[in-house]
Amino acid sequence: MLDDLSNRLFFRLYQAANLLNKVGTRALDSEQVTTQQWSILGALSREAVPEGMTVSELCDYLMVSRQNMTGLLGRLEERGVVSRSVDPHDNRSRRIRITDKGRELWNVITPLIQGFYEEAAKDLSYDDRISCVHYLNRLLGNMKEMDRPQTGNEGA
Amino acid sequence: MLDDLSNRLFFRLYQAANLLNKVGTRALDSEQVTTQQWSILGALSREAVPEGMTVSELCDYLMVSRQNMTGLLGRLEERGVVSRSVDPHDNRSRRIRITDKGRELWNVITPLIQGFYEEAAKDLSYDDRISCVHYLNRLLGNMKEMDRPQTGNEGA
DNA sequence: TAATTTATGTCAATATATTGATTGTTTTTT
DNA sequence: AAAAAACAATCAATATATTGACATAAATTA
Repeated sequence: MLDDLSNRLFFRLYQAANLLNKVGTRALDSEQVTTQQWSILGALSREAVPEGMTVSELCDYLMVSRQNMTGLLGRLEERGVVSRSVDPHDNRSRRIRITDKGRELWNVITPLIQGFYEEAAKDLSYDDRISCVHYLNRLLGNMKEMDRPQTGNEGA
Repeated sequence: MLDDLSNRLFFRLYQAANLLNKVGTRALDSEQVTTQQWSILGALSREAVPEGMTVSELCDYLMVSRQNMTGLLGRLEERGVVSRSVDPHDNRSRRIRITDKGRELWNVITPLIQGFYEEAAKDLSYDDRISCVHYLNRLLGNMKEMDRPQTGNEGA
């Protein structure tokens, strides 16, 4: 028998995830940008990374697989909003940067994203949001531990 | 400029969603069942629906599109764990039921799911879980409203 | 230095998820 | 009853996401 409360918790998380992608992507429909693409542009447009990021760094940051990132970056590069170049310090790595065109796009979608945030979290106070982030962090931390066997890192 | 707290909130939700699918599916790797498939089996195995559910009912319940559900059900039917039959009251509808084989599978994966729940939410108290569900419900409700234009239901 | 291991990224195959278009079936309108 | 509208499910095309297999480059070991 399944614990009802836990089941509801993860079921809600599952549903919220589905809706976030659906409604979020629709909010940026006019610019043909998905939530995944916006998360990448957001990561690359940060002042903390003026030299861009490697594929691996992006994967760690956004918690998606390298293989998935390859495809996402391919579509974004084809569109001309990010660029790939070999890292001068490590020929294995590729430095991913946001282009001028990408920065223009980011400036266009930022207010749309902000509007989505405000509507989707409209009845959550500042403290509510803090609490919610806190709970998600705990779930996230636990699942991250489960992602790799914590006894050593070379796996079974 | 994006509101930092809101951005973190939805970013965490986005990451938690990614990890839920990844780690959850891995927890049921031995039975080759994904989180999506387990959500369908869970819905169909409830005592509240002894006659199964229609595709549309499943979509409303799990908040995914009909087109997606068609594919999911196709794979589950091929595997023999659910059955499709024409609804006697409405020839347009299909009644989806869990089969005996599906129920066996459900009994096998239930403890695995329970184990996943316990580990992923291990440091959340009963009250924590209640609060977390509450916040997710609010976000979910808002996004559901955004999903369809709330001024009437025939859309633009 | 040479061989092994590790790290980085990509390609291929499969499952999930969306929107748009299509086929039947039922309901509503006339 | 006939025509029009709405509804249920599926098919096709595309984006996302995973694991597994692979090629190349760097770091480690011998």
